[in-house]
Amino acid sequence: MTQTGQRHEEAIAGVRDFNRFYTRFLGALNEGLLRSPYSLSESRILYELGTRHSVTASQLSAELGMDPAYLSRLLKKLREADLVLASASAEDGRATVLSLSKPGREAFANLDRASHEEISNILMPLGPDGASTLVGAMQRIRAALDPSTTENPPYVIRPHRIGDIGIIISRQGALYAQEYGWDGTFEGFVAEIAGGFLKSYDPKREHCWVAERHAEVVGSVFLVDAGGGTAKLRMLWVEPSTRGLGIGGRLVNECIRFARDTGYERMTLWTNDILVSARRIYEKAGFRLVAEERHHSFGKDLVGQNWDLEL
Amino acid sequence: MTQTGQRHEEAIAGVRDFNRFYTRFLGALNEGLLRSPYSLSESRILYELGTRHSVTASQLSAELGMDPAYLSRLLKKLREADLVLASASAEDGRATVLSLSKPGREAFANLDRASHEEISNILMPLGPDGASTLVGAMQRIRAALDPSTTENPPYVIRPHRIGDIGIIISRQGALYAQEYGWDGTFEGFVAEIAGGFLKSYDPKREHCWVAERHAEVVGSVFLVDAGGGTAKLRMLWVEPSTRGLGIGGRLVNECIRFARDTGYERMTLWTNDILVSARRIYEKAGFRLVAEERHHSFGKDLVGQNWDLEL
DNA sequence: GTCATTTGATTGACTTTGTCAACAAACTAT
DNA sequence: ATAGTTTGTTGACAAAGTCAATCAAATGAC
Repeated sequence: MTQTGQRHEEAIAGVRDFNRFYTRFLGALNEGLLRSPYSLSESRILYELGTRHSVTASQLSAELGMDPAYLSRLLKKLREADLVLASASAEDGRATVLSLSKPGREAFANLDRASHEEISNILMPLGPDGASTLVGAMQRIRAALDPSTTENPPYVIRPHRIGDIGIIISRQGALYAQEYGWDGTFEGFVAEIAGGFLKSYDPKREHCWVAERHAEVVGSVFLVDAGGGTAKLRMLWVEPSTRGLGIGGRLVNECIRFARDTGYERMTLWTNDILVSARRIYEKAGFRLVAEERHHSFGKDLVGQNWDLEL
Repeated sequence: MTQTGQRHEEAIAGVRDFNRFYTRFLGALNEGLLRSPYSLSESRILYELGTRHSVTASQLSAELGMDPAYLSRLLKKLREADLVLASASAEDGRATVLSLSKPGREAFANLDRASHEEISNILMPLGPDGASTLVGAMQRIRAALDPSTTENPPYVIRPHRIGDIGIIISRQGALYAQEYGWDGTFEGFVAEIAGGFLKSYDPKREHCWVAERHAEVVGSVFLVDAGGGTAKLRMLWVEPSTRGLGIGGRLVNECIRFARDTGYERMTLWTNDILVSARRIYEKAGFRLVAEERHHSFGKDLVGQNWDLEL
């Protein structure tokens, strides 16, 4: 078998394994829900009605993947229990618009609270970090299996936290090795600079921003004081898998804004000519190329560039 | 609301969202399975019997979370269809040992193949990388929700590769912050040392070892030349979740062996008295405490220690 | 050894859940 | 106007699952 074939087989086994595991997990969760007086299907209906504004029976049936006949009977039962209100639709005489009555909303709130609490109890022992890795992993699964719903995936730009810097070093080292063949000294170079930054940066005049998506660090940039009213932008990096979302531009803009607010008069940065996508970001932000020089670093012959921006 | 409270709420919402999504996803998968002549429950029984060697009805009922009465009826049906064989248990006269007959194994193979193909079709469009991120995310979820299944998988000690150093920095920074409350300068300290090492280490006389488990870096140590025939062991670290496997001892032993082979006359290391588990490893390896001094670093008052070992 | 208790498997009697076909009323397209 | 859809409903069933009772074998206390 080919090596990719091998990996494919392992992936299939992994997914099947997870599916069996998660089937049991969801089963256990639903058992908790069964302590409520409503059946699973009824709960799902209540949930759907509780979170959407107005739905018709046919929409419900489509969205819950439920048989219309069965749904009709369940709705009848819920109407008789005064939990659900049905009114004829204005646009379509056949359709009935469904909504929750006051006691229905109460029932929904109870269900919602119970479910919320159940999940909360599961997350508690994981701690905040464990919980966010968990949720990040879930988002990644969803993004993989259902690309349509996550077309506009959110990311946040935030200040760095403990542990971020190492990730930034690792990813940059691996990335430039893979894309441009730079050797291990590049990772060392980044580590030394970033380490020096951490040890002695001035929070009022210097800063590191991190882009995070799905609980993963996917980009970063540093702004340091170069003296003489000049701020230096360093080590801009965006994970290739997230390119095209404008993360690089956002990071650079954060830098510029911070530099302006802090009172710097100009910004400067050093990069290499082969980093084309970074170059475009700098141009767009208003930077001008002011000097180039050849150098040999990280096992390659490179052309370094200095870019400036008057603030 | 507090900031952690906020994050907790978001995590809960994320998990609930994922659960709704995955319920639908699993439902869709099971529909594919329903094209087989067996019901979902029957399929689950066949699957369980097909993958395990011998099971009793009560074990099955416990593992599948199925009512014994219902299971009994399903088994009767499967026995009548000649798919399942039942024989009295040798140890327990009440229990019946279940297994698949020849046609039963065939039926299982068909089910298995169908499920395999279904997953394969889902993974295909993701490509090998997409598939392995997916499976990785699933494993992380499982590890978070079901820590018991963490068996005792082997680890390997190997030289560092590009990207490892950043991970080492990140994990150490996060770990010492969490366990001892050290501030961000510690991550910077580690980054600077590790970065300097990468930039200019002599591969013949200096080395970094990494412990890897589950394709994850879980420990590391550096050995550097301190001059005058002395080798310095630096930054020993083992991920707490893997403690007790002897990884720390293995790493230190690698260092000692390398130092001997390289012709160093003695080894030295610097650590802090609060790192008790590291201290035990050094003692066991033959190191002697030679000096202690108080210092203020990483936001804490600490007691530094020097340990020596004659080779 | 005996006797009460527990455990494994089964059965009868039942409820809940879900499916299928048929149908009327309302809508759409021509 | 009319043929064809769509929406919601009902009857008739089938499948899935539950609960209490039962029996036989095993276990534990004495």
